[in-house]
Amino acid sequence: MTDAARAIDETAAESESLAPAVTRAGAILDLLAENAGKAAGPSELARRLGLPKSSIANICNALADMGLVRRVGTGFALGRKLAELGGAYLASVDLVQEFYEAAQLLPVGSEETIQLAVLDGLEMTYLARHDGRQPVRLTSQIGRRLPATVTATGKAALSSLPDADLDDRLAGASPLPTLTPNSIGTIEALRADLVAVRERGYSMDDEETVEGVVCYGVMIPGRRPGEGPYAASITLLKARATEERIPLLIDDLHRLAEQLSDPLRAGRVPRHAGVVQNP
Amino acid sequence: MTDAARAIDETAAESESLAPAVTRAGAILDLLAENAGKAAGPSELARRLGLPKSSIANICNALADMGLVRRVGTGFALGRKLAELGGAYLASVDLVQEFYEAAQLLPVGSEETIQLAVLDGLEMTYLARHDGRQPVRLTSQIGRRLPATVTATGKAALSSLPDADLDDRLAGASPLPTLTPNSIGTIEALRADLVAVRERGYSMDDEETVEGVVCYGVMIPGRRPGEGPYAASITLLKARATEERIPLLIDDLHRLAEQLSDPLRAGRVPRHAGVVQNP
DNA sequence: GCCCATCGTCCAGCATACTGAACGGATGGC
DNA sequence: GCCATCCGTTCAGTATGCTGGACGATGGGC
Repeated sequence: MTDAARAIDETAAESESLAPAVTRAGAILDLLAENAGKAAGPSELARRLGLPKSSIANICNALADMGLVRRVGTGFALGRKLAELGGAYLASVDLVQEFYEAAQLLPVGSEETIQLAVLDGLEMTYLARHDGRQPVRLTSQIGRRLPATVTATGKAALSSLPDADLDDRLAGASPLPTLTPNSIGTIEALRADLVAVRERGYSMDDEETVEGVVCYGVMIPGRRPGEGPYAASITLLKARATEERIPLLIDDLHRLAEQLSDPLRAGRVPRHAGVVQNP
Repeated sequence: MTDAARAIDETAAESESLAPAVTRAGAILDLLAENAGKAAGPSELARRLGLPKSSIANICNALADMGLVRRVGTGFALGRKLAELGGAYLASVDLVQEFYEAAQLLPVGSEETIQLAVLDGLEMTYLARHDGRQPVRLTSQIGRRLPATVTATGKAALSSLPDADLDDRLAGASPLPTLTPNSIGTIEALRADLVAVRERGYSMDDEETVEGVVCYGVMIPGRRPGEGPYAASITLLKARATEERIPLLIDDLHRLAEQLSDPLRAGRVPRHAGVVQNP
């Protein structure tokens, strides 16, 4: 999204907000997060958000007093308290805690990189990551967002949506964002792939996110109404994705999904291979 | 801190803020983070913060529109975007990235739980964690804060402060918070321990944070002026802390500190044991 | 089953947070 | 070395966001 488009969006959102200063503070944090690492001064923020310079300065000072942003030189960057709040959020999501425990117990998958993400619009937000013994440092950091249409987690989550919901999300989304030459770029191709995901019982990302890396994903239903579907994935270098290993990893993913869907029952009566995703 | 005391603090802070809505929004997020997992309605938040109910509702709605809080039932809880922003903050701290790379290369320590934290007042905020193969799930989650006076990271960081700075932080801090019967509880005992840390070159937490768990810590200097001192620690069950193993872990900690203090030089000319912390 | 307490939401008036312009300082180009 | 430019900060006036009270809905307690 361009800065101009964002400015319009923010203005529109602000006109409806009953606490504009808070909405603006959020826009500032978003902007700082995009250019993370680089500090931005009040003038630059004001220009890019299309807001008065003084107001930005006042809000930034308030944010700095609370530690949500930190002063670096004369500008502002994201602050330490965001790590605290982000950690508190992740700790409040039961799925995240259970994911960490369940992932390291998987017989085969625990050696690989396993991730948990949640669908939000047409993007996946990554909430947790189990690091296997394989050094795949290419994986997403926690909190990062990636297009749902090119990731294994995203396609697993999208495949579980009712048709009407999927149509709403895809409306006006063309062309789809692509990260590699293999990325699915059209809605038609995506729909065909989602059908395959439902039949197969798991999703695939064959070098659609990063070249040389493949992922397999399964859907995990949300536990509260309104909670978007979650998904878990296993990431590995394509060279390691042998025909012997893949079925074992898929089995582990299904086991993980079952445990996270209903931890009590799955914990007492563990099942094994052949579990289907949508009975 | 009691709710009443917090309310007074917030009021005082707010009286000086030029963007009170933002300061209040931060107070709301803090409160939700303390009772993470539990949703709170506008009335409860208003009561505990000593602020008008309507204002709280307006701010919460603005926060919810941005995803910083989520509506659960009719109340509010921490939102998904906090994970996004927290991850972006952590990604912007170079030390965090280098810590992950350096920790997994330590010859002995990489098998244990290693953590990176930063001093903030008299508390340590945990920024990164390397999970070894030992299942010590007792360790702090990222973003969590613990008293500096009872943790290995905290005592390592405090030991590096100039006397005047330390005095300022300790002013009015008595009695010190304690987590176990072993926790240091008095400022005198703390000062004595910090002297020992400086002589030894590393800090110890012998069941002061969690019973049955010991930690060793070293200080890592900040890179920018005003950045509080950082510290790294190795955590392990007391049963594993044998007299043979401890020196190896201390060596690894010193190596880690050296690499993170000056990554370029340390990377080219790696040294080994016997490195002192404050040359 | 009734009632009361408590909740979340809505609305109009007032105090106040936001705005726009002016100021002093720092920076880079000529 | 000078000037022009941009920055961050300050300040007073005014539009506007905040407040307190009232409303309807909800859910325990007796």
